Amino acid sequence: MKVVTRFAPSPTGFLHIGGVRTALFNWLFAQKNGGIYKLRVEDTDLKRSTQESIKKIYSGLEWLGLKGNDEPILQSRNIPRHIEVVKKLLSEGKAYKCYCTQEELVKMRSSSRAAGRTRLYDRRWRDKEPDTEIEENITPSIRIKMPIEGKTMISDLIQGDVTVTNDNLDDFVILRPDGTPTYMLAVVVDDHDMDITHVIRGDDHLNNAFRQYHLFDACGWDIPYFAHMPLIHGNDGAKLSKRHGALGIDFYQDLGILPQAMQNYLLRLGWSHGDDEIISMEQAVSWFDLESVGRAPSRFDMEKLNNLNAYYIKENTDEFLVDLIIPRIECLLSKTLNNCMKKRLLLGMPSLKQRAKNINILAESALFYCQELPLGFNDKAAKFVNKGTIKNVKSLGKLLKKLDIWEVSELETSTKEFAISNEIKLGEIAQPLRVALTGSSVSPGIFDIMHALGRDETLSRINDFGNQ
RNA sequence: GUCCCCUUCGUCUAGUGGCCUAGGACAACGGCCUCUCACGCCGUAAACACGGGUUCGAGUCCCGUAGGGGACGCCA
Repeated sequence: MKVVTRFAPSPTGFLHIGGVRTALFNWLFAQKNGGIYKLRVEDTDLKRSTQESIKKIYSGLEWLGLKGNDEPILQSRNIPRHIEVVKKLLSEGKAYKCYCTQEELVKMRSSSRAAGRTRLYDRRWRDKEPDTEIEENITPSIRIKMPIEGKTMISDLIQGDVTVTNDNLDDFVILRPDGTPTYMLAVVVDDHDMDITHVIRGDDHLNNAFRQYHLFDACGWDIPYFAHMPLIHGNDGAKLSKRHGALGIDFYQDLGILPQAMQNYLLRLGWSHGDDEIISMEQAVSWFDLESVGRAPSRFDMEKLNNLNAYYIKENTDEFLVDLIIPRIECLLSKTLNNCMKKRLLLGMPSLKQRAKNINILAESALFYCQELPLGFNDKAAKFVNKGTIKNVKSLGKLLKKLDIWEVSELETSTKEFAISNEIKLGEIAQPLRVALTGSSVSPGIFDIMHALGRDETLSRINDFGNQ
């Protein structure tokens, strides 16, 4: 059997973390089994689906390499086919017309609920034809006949065997009075037509699986394997909502989270391979399995994502990171960077990247390499500016000016010798120098900075120290 | 309310009846390193929801209770 999985988001909002993880697991499962992963946009809710949403889904998935190889399928294109299936079901007596009004349904639901039933529709039109003129003038919806007796069991690949008594299953609507198919019908038809073998999705769909099971059956089609993965919750344990973390995936992209970090984080959220934490996509493909997906919901933890991101920042090449921060710096400084500045960034990157947990912070911490004199400084830095420190920094400058070789070790040796001969601690010259060089009291090591900045710029900055 | 699912450190998790005086990771705390901040390294604290069984033996199996989540649309 050729494995075929799919990710089927609805374009009615943003693509959030939970959706991305579902996509990731589908992709991984397909890769692992030498199968195919498909993307289907469920845009049948014409009122709520937006073009912008579709675009965001595409760009978010693309960012993480989860867009799939085939052209995405738009569910709305298949509506004629959905209707055809409904007609067939109707002609075979497996579905029927329901002439209920909205008011009737509302009443029915509240009374059923009051009576403590899960099934809310009373099947009143299951074996009935309209017999009054008023009823005949109502355009009916089409409902599917669910079995009345017995039980249904689904052998879910994550949840295990789950059984429900059929009396709890509603005869749900498959075609609206306006002739549009409902989600429940469209999913089943499309999953069949797309040859989907494994339906991997959030467990908010677990209940739907029973309904879909019988719809597949009524159509005479094979039932795919189901795998329902637990949902991701917010930091407070409640459902992921806009209030806490259910932001669009583009938010994390803008923040400067690396795709590798996001993939690794999401992979480990709900899935594990022993004690392994750092897992490349390549390894994930060979290790991934549905058996190791946990059954309990998990909470989204920004701290852990940050930690992973910091790790992958350190892993990436300096060139790659410089390319990422250039546009951000240009935006912050409202100017175009020249080659000299870009060169400083590249030289400074090894020490810069040890300190950043996301690309935005990395860009901010690199700002001083691209600023021109005079450098302003903040309150904390200002504490290191006084007559004594200015004098010290300037005399160090004179000493450094004589250096033939402008390398980290030479700079360090000279500076340390300067401290010794002036009978001060290294820190007493290092901090003021840092301020002179960066305008800040916090930065990478000063020798790395002087090296990256280059002789001329270093000496200019020292020379300018105290002139502000 | 009804149906379904879940329950190991604060968080993500390892654990498939004896290897568990419960392991790892993030976060927290302490230390080392040190020119600041980080990184790195070392260490500390921190959990089997509760109650019954089954068994020579239970985090692991069964039942119940409590708590949490999801679903109950002519939304997807």
